Amino acid sequence: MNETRQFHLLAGLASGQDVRSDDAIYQALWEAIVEHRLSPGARLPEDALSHAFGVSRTTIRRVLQRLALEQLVTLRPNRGAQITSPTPSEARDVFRARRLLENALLAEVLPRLTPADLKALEAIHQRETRARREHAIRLSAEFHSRLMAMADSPSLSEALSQLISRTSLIIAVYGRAGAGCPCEHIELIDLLRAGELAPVQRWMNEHLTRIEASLDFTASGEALPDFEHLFGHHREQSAS
Amino acid sequence: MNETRQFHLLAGLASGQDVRSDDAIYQALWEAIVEHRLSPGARLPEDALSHAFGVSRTTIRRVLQRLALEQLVTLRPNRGAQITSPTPSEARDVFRARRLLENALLAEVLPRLTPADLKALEAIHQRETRARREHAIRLSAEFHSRLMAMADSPSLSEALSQLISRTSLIIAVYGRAGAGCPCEHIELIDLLRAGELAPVQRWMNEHLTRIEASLDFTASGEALPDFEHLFGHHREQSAS
DNA sequence: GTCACAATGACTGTATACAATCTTTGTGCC
DNA sequence: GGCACAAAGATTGTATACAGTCATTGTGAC
Repeated sequence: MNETRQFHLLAGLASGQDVRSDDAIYQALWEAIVEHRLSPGARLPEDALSHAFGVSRTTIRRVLQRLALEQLVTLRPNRGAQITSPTPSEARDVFRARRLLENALLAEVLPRLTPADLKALEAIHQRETRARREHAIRLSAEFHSRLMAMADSPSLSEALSQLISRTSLIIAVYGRAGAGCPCEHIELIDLLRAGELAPVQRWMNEHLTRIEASLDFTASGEALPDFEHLFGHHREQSAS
Repeated sequence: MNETRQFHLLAGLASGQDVRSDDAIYQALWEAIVEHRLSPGARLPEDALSHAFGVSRTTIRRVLQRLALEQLVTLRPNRGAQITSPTPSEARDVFRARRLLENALLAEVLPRLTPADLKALEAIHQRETRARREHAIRLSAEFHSRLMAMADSPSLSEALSQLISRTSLIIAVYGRAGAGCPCEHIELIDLLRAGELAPVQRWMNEHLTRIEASLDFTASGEALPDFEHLFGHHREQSAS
């Protein structure tokens, strides 16, 4: 537990580089990002964070670097950190990578799946359906992570967990309102129980493709709000 | 080029979190690790490194954290950094993950492969056969990375590059002298040129399995040199 | 009114100082 | 001689200071 290789939070067995307060801060930021309480493009000034968490900039900096390595945060020299705003091509890459990885992992998961595993997935699904929107997003991520962790391959679980977190960012930027359907996962649980690989893989492919298809890449990922569009009518009022 | 998401060195397109001196230091350490000039278990005191590179501990610390996130370095609280010494189960995990990932990626690589790509692979192979042992190790890593980068999936290339670097650590700990056979890759190039997926995948599976099979996990990965065994005879001499 | 340019302020980049912790070495007792 | 305990040294953990850079705002000329 106090061992010290770095693991991703979703990958379970979490243990940051130290057991110090880094992890708490990392987790707080991670959840805020994944639950869309911090939107892509949002700036993360070190001073503000260090004050908020009651630690020095040194510690904040370390956490930000970790988030940057996981592509959740973007660091630009002399311009600080902000929540990553994935480009359309990055978004497509993440979905393609997920389809590849999750399909490959399902073949490993299925033979290892125990009744207890299925129970755990059902429990997450239960919470998922009950939770409010923000938490549902995080729980959906947790569902996929836990499922794939059952392949018992820490290194691939870690890689996939990062892709799953990034998916949350992608949805924050390009997702449309009526997109998320948290109730879908129950179908997968039934297919897993049946134990046939091909249908499970087909379902997963379609599941991910469906989410990707629901995205709207025409939205320009502007950093600044479009004041011209928001307050343009004030000009008319003043002019008249 | 001055954009700022974090990428792994092998994954190409390298651009550290900044374009500052971090990258040079990171690369120097990375190469020293992959080329076995720094052995697993070797300690990496911040003071010594900061002096060697002519920067402050702050910078060294950042680089070490990055290496730790990639599992090349292990950080233990209050006990500093050392080159990661993979456990046997971690080693097996890395090989399993590589088989899975590389097989999945080959299916993406093959249809995209251009004559120029094949030329690039041949060039690496040429250097591989000519190079001395240390460089051959790095070039072998580069060969796999470059090949898999042709799948045109940055996120998966990144994940795989980390697995490939870790493989180098595993070989450093558990590899036996007459194991590496750098000339094998030419076979793969021929198969790639033929363009049939199944034989390529079978070859890759066997290639990785062969390397894994050549490892000797009975060796105890001791941190300290075994002085008892090295200098035990001195005791006898003194006693007599 | 628009543009170019300068000044201001906010923030990051790096180094350094001090406190905390661990490892090693040294001492005394059994 | 072996063990427990204490002191010294070395190394890391954290905070802070100062310099450097960028973004913004303000001023003036055209």
